[in-house]
Amino acid sequence: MPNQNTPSHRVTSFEVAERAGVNQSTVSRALSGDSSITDATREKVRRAADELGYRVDARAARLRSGKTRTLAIVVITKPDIEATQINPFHYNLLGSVCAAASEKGYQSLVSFQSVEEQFYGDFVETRQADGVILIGTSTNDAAWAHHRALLEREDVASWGSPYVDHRRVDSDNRAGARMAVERLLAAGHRDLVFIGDTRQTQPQFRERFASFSDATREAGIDGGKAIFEDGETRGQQGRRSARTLIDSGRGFDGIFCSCDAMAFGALEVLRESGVDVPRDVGVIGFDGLGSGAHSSPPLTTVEPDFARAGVLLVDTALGLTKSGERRRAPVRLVERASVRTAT
Amino acid sequence: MPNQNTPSHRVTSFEVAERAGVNQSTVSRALSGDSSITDATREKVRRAADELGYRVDARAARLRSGKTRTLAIVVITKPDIEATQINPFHYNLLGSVCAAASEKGYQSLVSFQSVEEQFYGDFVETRQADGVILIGTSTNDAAWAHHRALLEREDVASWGSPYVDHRRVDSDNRAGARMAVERLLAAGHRDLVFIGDTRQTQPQFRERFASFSDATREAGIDGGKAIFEDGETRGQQGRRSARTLIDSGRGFDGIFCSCDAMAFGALEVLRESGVDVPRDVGVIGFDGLGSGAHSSPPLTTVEPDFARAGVLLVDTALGLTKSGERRRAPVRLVERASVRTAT
DNA sequence: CTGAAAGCGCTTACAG
DNA sequence: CTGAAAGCGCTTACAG
Repeated sequence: MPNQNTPSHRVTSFEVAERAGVNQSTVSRALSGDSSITDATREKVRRAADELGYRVDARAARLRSGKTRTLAIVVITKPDIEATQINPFHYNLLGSVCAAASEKGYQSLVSFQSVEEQFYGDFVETRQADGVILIGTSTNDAAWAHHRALLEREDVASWGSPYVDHRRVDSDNRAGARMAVERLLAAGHRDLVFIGDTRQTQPQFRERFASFSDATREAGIDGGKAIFEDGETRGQQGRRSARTLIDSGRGFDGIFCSCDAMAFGALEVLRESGVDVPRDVGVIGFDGLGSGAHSSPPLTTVEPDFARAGVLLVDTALGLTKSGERRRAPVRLVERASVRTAT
Repeated sequence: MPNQNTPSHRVTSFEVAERAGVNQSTVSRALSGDSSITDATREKVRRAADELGYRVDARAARLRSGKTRTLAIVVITKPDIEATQINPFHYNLLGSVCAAASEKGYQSLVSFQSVEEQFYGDFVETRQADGVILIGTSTNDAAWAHHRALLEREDVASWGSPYVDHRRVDSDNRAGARMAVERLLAAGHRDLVFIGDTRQTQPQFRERFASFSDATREAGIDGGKAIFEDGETRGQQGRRSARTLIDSGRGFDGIFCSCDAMAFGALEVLRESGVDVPRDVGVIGFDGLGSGAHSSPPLTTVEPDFARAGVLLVDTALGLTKSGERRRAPVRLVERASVRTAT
């Protein structure tokens, strides 16, 4: 049972050394697992440390060793929103990154950044981390602009960045869009529409649209232009886009949404307009949000392999990836109820 | 423009001192904002630092100053689940805690812990943090058991812990349950049922049930016993509980669910059983999950003030709360569509 | 296999 | 207002 000593006094390795009858450097070696230390000595040191309630001071150890064993994770959010309004996708990614970092023996220093005063990315320079990972909404231009220089660095990885292509990690957007189109075709749908934000700054959505266009063209179908109406939230964008689509008079029986959050909004408008999903129209989203299981109807979606995404992000920030390695998390189709059974 | 010098060389405060023509201690004071330094000196030092691309080494600064300015946040999850399966409530809380910590000038060291090998709470002992905050699922007994001793400490705060009452932060469960009952009554419902996990280890759900019972009794209604069936996930528990309720033959026209995740499951079963929500039965959840906006029907729920919850957790871990202060985040009713308009 | 010494890069009394 | 010195608590060559 650890003896806590005087609570106000921090016991150092010198005191452990004294009690164990060894040199302070031996304490350090014994406790850090140095293989040159004999079992007997290590045991003696361990006991002394336990009795004194000694723990290595991580700050001192890291200063001396020059390592941090920490990864900084920056989650970019929109200004003025509550934690409940953050797209669950970013939380899922955050969880996956923390898990992957932990798996590699790294700690995660997390910060949510939305406004100027919070923008901070100098974790490596100030020796707080060995690398930084940027994730979050691609709609906060100021935040990404602030971190733009960072994105070029070898010890930085990002997801959702509107810039840079070579160090950006992402879902396999092309494969995902193709899966969606194929699933819609299999259900007998032919008039397919893409709803999503393909503005210049959104590489991932542009990739999804490009692949959607390719896949429809190959099937002898005209997928047409992407439908998108701006709005405060992805949900509102989905609602407005679906409304525009309906009002346009353009015939459609299948929708591929660039992300689940927009799909939820679209689903609402479709229902309000008396369109039966999946009978009249099939809808497929992208992101694999867990809440899609409870939407009305439950949303069929393209889900990235989050665990793999976390590993890709961590490996990239740590410089562990082979050059030329593809930074795309594989995707799979999660079948729920927004597309009718294949005919 | 910062001159990066030789990339492999880390520039120290000594070099900045030399270039600025001052003592190294003056560099430290100037850069840390010490008020005794004149503006002219500070400016001179700043310029030299910028030119050399100098940044203070946080490890050294913290070691010397004895501070960490860091809070450790432990998120307890269930073993063997993906990041997408974690209850969004915990993510929302995590985001709120990080925001509150940042607001107070603290960094957040985050770890997700689900299995034995990951259990670690010695952040203060190893001088990695000034306090620790434990949140996450209350269903991982092994994790909470491991951290049990921690929970008694002054520098530790928790949410969702099955143990200890005095330092546990939580929603104002009693007020929330009362709001739910009153809303159900206002819609004209009289046969109210509580669905939720009231087993010994879940203080928050027991509080919600106790208050539900009080409020129904005061209204001259017999709220009866809590309905609960176990299951792998909250969603499955909600499904099974709703099924049991229906099969029991007990008449009901209003349901208060102990958490949104269970309410989603219940909603599904109700729909499958041809029960119309909100016409035949009103349903209210607890937690304020954002995805409730897309459920079928959208879920009326009791939402805690997340921002306040984050502040309470941080203040508690930092010892900033006045003794005797109530650690309950205020709640409000988010009106959606699972309860009909008040009559 | 272990000891003695140096030093990581800062902050902070202590002087003046 | 600034300088000179000490020292936070470790890790790691360098010896033997």
